[in-house]
Amino acid sequence: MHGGRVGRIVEVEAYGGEIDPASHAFNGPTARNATMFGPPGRLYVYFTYGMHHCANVVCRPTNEPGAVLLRALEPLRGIEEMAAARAAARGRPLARREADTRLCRGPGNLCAAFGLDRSFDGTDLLEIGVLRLIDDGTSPPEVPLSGPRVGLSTACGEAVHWPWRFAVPGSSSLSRGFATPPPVRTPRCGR
DNA sequence: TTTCCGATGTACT
DNA sequence: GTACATCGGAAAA
Repeated sequence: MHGGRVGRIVEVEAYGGEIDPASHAFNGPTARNATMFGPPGRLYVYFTYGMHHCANVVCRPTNEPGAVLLRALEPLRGIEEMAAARAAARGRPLARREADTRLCRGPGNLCAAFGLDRSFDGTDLLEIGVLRLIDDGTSPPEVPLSGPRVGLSTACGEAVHWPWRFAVPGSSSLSRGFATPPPVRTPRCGR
């Protein structure tokens, strides 16, 4: 929870440590990825492509790097704030259809909607603060959508194919590839 | 509709 | 210098 903004996690990707060539932790600790080597329950935020932030939840014990990239949230509360933050990050208004379910679709958009940047790196998500991760009792899907992770370079070798991307089937807020296309408008003549 | 490509800062070779 | 856990507008079809 942050600034009145609330969203349900509906899509993630898993990143490991020494065993995962796609992980920032693969080559050992640096100033940038230090949070990944710390205790679990903290937020690892990094900056990429010169303009986007991505947020992860560290989920392995100290010195055993492993994190889950937050790829999409279903907005629940604070929609207006999310839209305003997205627009501010971009420097101009959002397109109308970007509002609502697409506000937190994709890791970069998710961070923009919540105003997450490097200053949030290391935030303890289990303590009461401006940003929290809570279990509201919603059951995870029995069989999640899964597939290869997005945007990895071929230099990652076989890891490119590992199905470490997971999502809630049918959610209207999923990102590229998993996104449910808008309802088909079937023109019916007559009737 | 799908594909392509530019923007842009930081980490790393 | 090059690559990058991305995004969205423009071009192509």
